[in-house]
Amino acid sequence: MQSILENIAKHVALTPEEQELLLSKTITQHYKAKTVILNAGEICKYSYFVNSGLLRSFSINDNITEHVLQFACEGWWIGDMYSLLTQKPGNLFIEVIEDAEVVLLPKENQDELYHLIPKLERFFRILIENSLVAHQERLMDNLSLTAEERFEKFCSKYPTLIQRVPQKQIASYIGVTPEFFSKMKAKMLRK
Amino acid sequence: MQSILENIAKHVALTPEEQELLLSKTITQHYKAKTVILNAGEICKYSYFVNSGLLRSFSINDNITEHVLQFACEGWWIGDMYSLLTQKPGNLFIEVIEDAEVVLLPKENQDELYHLIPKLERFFRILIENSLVAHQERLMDNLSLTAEERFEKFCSKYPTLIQRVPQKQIASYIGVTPEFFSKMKAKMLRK
DNA sequence: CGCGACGTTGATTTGCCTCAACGATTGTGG
DNA sequence: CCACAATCGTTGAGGCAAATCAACGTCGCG
Repeated sequence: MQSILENIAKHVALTPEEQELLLSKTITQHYKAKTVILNAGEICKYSYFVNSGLLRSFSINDNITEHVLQFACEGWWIGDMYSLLTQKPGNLFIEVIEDAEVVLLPKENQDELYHLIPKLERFFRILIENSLVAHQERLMDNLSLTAEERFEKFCSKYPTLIQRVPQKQIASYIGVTPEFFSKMKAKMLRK
Repeated sequence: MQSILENIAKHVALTPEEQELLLSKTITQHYKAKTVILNAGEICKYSYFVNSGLLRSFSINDNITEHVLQFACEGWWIGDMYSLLTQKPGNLFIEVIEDAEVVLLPKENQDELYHLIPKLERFFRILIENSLVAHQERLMDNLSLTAEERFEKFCSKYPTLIQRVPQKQIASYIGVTPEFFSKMKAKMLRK
């Protein structure tokens, strides 16, 4: 398990006192699989860091179709960025896929920490920069690659997730229907 | 025209000395339309702020198909985030659509300024946060909306761009071929 | 003027979706 | 501990949105 302190240490070096301070501003929670920890229409009050387990964020269209924005397993951050920033109701759900231990960093504490420990402002800047690059790449992939190619890329990028995530959610992340994904997979295996 | 200082003032307050310092770290350039200021395969050395005119970033697939990632007119930032961060060759082109005045902020100066003026770290964090939210929304739109809906959203979001950008580039941003875009537009006008 | 990029339109194809039916697995209450 | 429902993945038939290919008119520009 990768702790939040180890995660932060990848980009900035905190003193023991700063580490203490940071942890004192967080809340550690345990959630069972299938728990929905954020609903669309609600205001996102926390940044979530995953200690263990697996979560996902997604939206729902026409009350039917889900679209997965992100998976987050150990060592990843997740949240509804839009709602977190604006403190307005978002349209993302966040759901637990596997029983999880999650560190919650309340937004007001995060803002406060930016002042108390400027290095954390750097840390989150870098975190978000990387996230932006990843989203830009995924956007371009959706415009230029076929479903098969996107799936192959997903496999090489997140090999561990393939066994852990229901197939229909991978299909949703890739951007195809579960039915088409099933056929596509069968076709790819035949080669 | 919105200056870089006005743009920054939207989120953080710089002293006159800090403003002076910042400007001393930038280079102002004038480019003619059709100039390619960054090629795929090159390392992106600057963040670009657009004083006037219009630019775009895009990639090319199979030596043929262009995909527009971003348009940037007065008051917008543009660059190849991936290449800028990693200082490795990127796969984005940046091209001038309309004659432009552009402020170049070299990467090493930007990193230096983060230390000299921590408020700038906050500014760029906020800038990138907003960019991330926009990219997440566009990604989800591409997964859930039809081409018509994406075009309507583009129109309401960037009304001024519609007259300024060649139609085939809007098609590319939306994620359809120029031919299909033309037919779709005609069909929408008929209503 | 003549070339090259752009936008339009039509005919055809295709990647992916929709709907529907069916086994396998899971889990839940009696 | 079983029965039943619910969810999941699979497969097939048919349909549609968008791509491809090709031809043509227009405009800006050297």
